[in-house]
Amino acid sequence: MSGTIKVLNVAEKPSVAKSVSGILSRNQGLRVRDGRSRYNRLFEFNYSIRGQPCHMLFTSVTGHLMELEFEDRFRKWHSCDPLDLYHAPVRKFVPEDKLDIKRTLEEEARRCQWLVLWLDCDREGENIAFEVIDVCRAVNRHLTIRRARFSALIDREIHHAMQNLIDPNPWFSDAVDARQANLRIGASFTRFQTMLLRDKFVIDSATDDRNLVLSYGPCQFPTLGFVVERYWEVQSHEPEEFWTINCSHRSDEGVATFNWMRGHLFDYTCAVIVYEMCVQEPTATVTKVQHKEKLKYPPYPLNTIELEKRASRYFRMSSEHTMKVAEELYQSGFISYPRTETDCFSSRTDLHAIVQEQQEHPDWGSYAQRLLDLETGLWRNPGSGGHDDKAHPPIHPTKFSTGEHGWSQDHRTLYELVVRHFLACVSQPAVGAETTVEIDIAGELFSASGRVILEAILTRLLFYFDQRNYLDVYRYESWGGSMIPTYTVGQQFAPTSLTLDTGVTRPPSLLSEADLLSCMDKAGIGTDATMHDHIKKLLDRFYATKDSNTRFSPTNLGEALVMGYDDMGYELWKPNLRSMMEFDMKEVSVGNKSKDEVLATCLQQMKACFFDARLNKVKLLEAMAVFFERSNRAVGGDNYAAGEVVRQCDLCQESSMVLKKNRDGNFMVGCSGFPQCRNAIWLPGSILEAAVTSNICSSCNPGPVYLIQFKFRQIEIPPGFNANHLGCIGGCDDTLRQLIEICGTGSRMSARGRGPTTTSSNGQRSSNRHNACIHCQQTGHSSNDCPSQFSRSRNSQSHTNSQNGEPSVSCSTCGMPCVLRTANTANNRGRKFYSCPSQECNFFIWEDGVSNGNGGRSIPSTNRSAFNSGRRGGRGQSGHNRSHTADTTFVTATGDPVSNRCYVCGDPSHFANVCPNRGM
DNA sequence: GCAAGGTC
Repeated sequence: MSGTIKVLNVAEKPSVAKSVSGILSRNQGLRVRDGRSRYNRLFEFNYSIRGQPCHMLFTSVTGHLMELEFEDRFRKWHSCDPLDLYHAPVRKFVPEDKLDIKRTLEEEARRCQWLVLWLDCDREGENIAFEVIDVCRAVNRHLTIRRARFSALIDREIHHAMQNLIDPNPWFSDAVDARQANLRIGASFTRFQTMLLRDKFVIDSATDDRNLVLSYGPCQFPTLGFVVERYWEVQSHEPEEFWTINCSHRSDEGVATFNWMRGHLFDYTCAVIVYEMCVQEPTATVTKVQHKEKLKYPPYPLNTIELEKRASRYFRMSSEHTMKVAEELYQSGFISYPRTETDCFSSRTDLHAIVQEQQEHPDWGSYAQRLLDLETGLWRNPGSGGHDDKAHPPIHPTKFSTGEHGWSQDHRTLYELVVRHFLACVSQPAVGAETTVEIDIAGELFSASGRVILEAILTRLLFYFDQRNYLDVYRYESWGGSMIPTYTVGQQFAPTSLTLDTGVTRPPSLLSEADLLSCMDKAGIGTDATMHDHIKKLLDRFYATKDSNTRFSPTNLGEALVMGYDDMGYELWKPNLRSMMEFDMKEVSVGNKSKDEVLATCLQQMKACFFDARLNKVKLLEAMAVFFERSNRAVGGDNYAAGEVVRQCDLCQESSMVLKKNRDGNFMVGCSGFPQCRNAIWLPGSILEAAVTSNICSSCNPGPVYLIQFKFRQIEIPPGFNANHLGCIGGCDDTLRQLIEICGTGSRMSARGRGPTTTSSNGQRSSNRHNACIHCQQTGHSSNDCPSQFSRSRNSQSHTNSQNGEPSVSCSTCGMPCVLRTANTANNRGRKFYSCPSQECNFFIWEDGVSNGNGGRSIPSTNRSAFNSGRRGGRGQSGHNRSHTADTTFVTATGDPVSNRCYVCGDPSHFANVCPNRGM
């Protein structure tokens, strides 16, 4: 065909490709063939765009064509520090199950001159459009690329869109790309909290704790937050007793219950006084009778959230199940597209035709007929809920059915809801007459409301009042209220009962599924298509449970996580983060901000937040400890999770240098890129505690280099050094350098649990790991090096300072002042001793031993690591075994790389910090 | 093994 151009058209889903092809071709000469993907068929027809003859190929994708993932090096949980995920490279790729669609697009794009994008006209649709563009342009660089803008699948709109093609909008697409922050935030927090907590506690859940994933996400966590917050409100509610006066009156016409217009009083004495007044003068006088018309309006047209809420409320169906059933009804053509925000019908929708289809139904057919009969006056154009996603109409029936073979009860129930809801929408509101009666008893006012049977009103106003209208078809709702007898102003009667009743204030209810959906909708958490997924995720992750009444409670796990972050002072479990992101995405979509700018700001903030949360991880641990027993499972490989970033690695320039504590309690700062990068700084073995702070060193470059708060074992550092030290590993810190030189470092050998290895100057190693010390019975050091002896010989003065004649004794392990206690054992009853108040240290020393100058010692303990691990690397005993460090690049405390030999004496068997020749 | 968002 000369002069004919080939146009490839792509829709977001197969149904749209089919509809648009049908409309454009007017079903003339429409040919259908299969593509490589079984769901996405191809339609072919001829069409003319502004006089240009075109051969049209129409196919579809199924939502997003591409997914986002980290590059290989960052995908494994232990491959990097989670903090690295804030800047780790990510890639977009077409997953396995979408490759068939991609191949079809490539094949067809090669043969075409034009590409016309018919994706949904929202931000996601625009983003998918650019995914399609990427795939097609890669195989055909000369494609002319255009966008069709349409908001409904009706002839006029579709032809108009085809004749008025526009350019794709990169801002819309960019706004969606900015969402990659979710992956980074989600993955970093998920890895962090999973690796931090999973193995440390016995988390009682239906799954094996070892496989548990404690996920975090900007949507799922605030959803959990709503559940926990309400639960806390319920928990913290303190019932308060109140008193109220109730009055009832029975007549021939029935019973009226009058409520005290004061409501209730919390003061019993006051209530009794008022009640006594009423009882003493109990005649009731009617002071006011008011008849009012009351309208009850039908609901707005149905969108996804309303469908989910109503199915939950009326049938206790979960939102996730509702969407599954709705999807099936949609797939088989009985209802319209179920994922829509729209709750108003377009003026172009033929509402009558939809009603007509339902006329034959045995249950609601007669109502449909009444609606179409203009004389009944039942018809009313539907109201608007004010939402329009410009892509889909409200959910409505698209095909008549009295129930199909293969439908479950839930299919019937949901189809019925969609039909009845639609019929209700196009109906008049229910109209009723409500009467309010007020009475006076001894000066106190009471009132009753309800509908009255009043001859005169019935005769005069029957035409207007008490018409059920839409309630006749919408059987899920009713009028409520009761009938009350007729009263006239001035009438007097004696109450049938007049009682002083007590009650207590009640807490709010736990959130129902409908409540939860409302909270999410209001806060902008998730979309109509994903909200049910976030709710389901809470259940799948064992963060929350749902009772038979569809009420949600947090599990211990869910509550502990929220509590942990709450204790940190972060609102990570509140919807603010998501709202901020949504705001920024809007800014990108209108061109006020660039994607890169928004991403950079968001990630910078969240990275700082993550960094801070990790510094405060103890809050999470404490919160977990409230609910769960500590686990004795070996904690393996979570050092990265618990590790804290000190600076960027200056060796590989890619990963972070992280403060780590090995199983023996020794600290080091190592590259998170290990084993690819082996940059490491070994810290003094005398460190009891170390934590990275948010303070940044003002002199070390390249920055930032975060300062570390060290706490040394006083006993293991020379006099004149402070046990508490805010240090820098960037090279500026002389104190730290001196301590490393004097005390040595935590050895790698001991980190592997082999016990300390000493390296002599001639390079021969000797191990003392099997020999128990004669002083303290501990292994890990020789008797000559026993810290208890060390303590006595060197620190007796500084640790037993006399104050006011009373000796003060410090713990040899942690340095804290000891408490004087009295022994009560058979051998030593009445004998005084000092012991460390910390339960971590088992240090004790007899009082008479102090005055004798005898050093303290720790009580031998098999499960306490403070003693064993604390000593192993201490005081320059340990060295580095060459055979294990040949592939390791060491750096000194200054951060400078060290060659694999001692720079003092040149001996390759040890490093300068343990050099026996130092100072010679 | 991590998110949220499309859709089948």
